[in-house]
Amino acid sequence: MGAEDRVDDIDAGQGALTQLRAYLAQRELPANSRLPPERELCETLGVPRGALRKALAILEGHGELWRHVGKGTFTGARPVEEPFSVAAIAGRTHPAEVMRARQVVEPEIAREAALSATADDIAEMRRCLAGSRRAETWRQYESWDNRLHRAIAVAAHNTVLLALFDTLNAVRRAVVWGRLRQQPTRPPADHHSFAQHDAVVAAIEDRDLAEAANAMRRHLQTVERNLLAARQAAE
Amino acid sequence: MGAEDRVDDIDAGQGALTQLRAYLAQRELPANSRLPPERELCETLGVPRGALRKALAILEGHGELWRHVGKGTFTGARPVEEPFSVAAIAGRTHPAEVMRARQVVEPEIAREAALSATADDIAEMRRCLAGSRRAETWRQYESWDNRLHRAIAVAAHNTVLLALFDTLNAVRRAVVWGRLRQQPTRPPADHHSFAQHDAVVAAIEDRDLAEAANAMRRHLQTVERNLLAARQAAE
DNA sequence: TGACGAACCAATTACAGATTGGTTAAACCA
DNA sequence: TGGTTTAACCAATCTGTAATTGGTTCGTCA
Repeated sequence: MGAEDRVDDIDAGQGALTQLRAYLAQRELPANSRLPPERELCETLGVPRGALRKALAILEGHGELWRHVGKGTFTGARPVEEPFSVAAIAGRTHPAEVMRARQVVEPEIAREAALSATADDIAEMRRCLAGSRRAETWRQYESWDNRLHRAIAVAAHNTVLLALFDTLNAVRRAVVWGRLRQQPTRPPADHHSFAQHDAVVAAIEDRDLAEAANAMRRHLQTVERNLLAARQAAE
Repeated sequence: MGAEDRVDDIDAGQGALTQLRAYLAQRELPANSRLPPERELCETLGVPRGALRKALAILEGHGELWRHVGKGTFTGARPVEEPFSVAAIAGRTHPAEVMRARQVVEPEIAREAALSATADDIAEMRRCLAGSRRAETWRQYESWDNRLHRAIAVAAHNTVLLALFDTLNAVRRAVVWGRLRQQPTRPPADHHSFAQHDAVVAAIEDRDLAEAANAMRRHLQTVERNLLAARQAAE
């Protein structure tokens, strides 16, 4: 009996690897499926744990599976890690960078919206334009402003772009958090954004891709200028 | 004694709100601090829970505090929610959308890189170009390709843009996961991407903003075409 | 010396119980 | 009758304990 246990002594070094390969080949496991814990598997294969671990390490180095303490061993490639928490981004940036990122991304989203917007999308934009003009406080105005910019991102009809926009927006809100307008005054009737918003929506409705992007770019440049002016005025 | 409990009967409607306001004003709580659970607080203030809830709802509507089941009631504005997990995005999209999003975002990032790249940034890009030409497998080639595109995003010198790029990249990898090239063949010497990558980096080095964006756009259009062709060939 | 086995470590999961905001319905009072 | 209060219940969340799991160390033995 004791001799039987040792019958595959000769391939103790590489034997575990071939046994493991055979085990995996036989099961034909789909990607990302979990295989038994080391202690169980080494008993199933009849190999010592150390040898099994070496074999697993080889397959892991080869990218055929991945392991994690407390989780287990899984087939396929290691899943993507996510260091993209909004708070983490917000902690490493500053308002000027966020503003610049908006100027890079949002005009192109507006261009895409001009290509893909439906009548419903444009109706929502018009609702936001009207709402922002009716706003009686800056807080209400900013709410409508946010809703308009997001409506444009929605109109691009691209899940990924919308997710990127939402991320950017969340970062923006986290970064400029403390700087919320406190004045109870309402936006003046000739507030610069009204006409600029109108121009963006009109270009989208006209399917004028270049003008949609340019109008959005002009708008965001004005917003940036006003932001800097407000900061200087506060000092 | 019974009469004492009812001494503030007269303002039962708005009384809870004023009592709550007084409670908050007295404590002078810092932002984002948790206040006692409803059941405890209503006993402290001597008001019924329903009235306290109305008062809390008013303050919540006013943006002075926020609540969540199982968590509690907190002062300040509600923290940003994060529905931006890469897996969640990947689950709601498809390769065509991801490719489109790349065409919208990456050319503008290249434009920004042309404006902000340092000599070190460009040296890294050249390393990637050389590496991709040396690649002996498609896996190695794609690794260099990824590194080049990320080097361009880094060269934009904008934390937020880089985070957006990384997010987009993670989504891309999650979406096209199964479609990894299996051929052990190496990329041909006249692979279309070599010249196109060269053009992008050259434009960045020349500080030619428009050409950097255009070259990147042409490159991604070719990538998309090849992706579709590969798919048709596989059918 | 080198492999084996056991014990131990730290990260993670699983699960039960308590907590908490939200809801509903019956009891109660005016 | 109409509104308020109370109690019970619901679902989401937190907390803390026990079990699981990959990784490590150390003594044993051939």
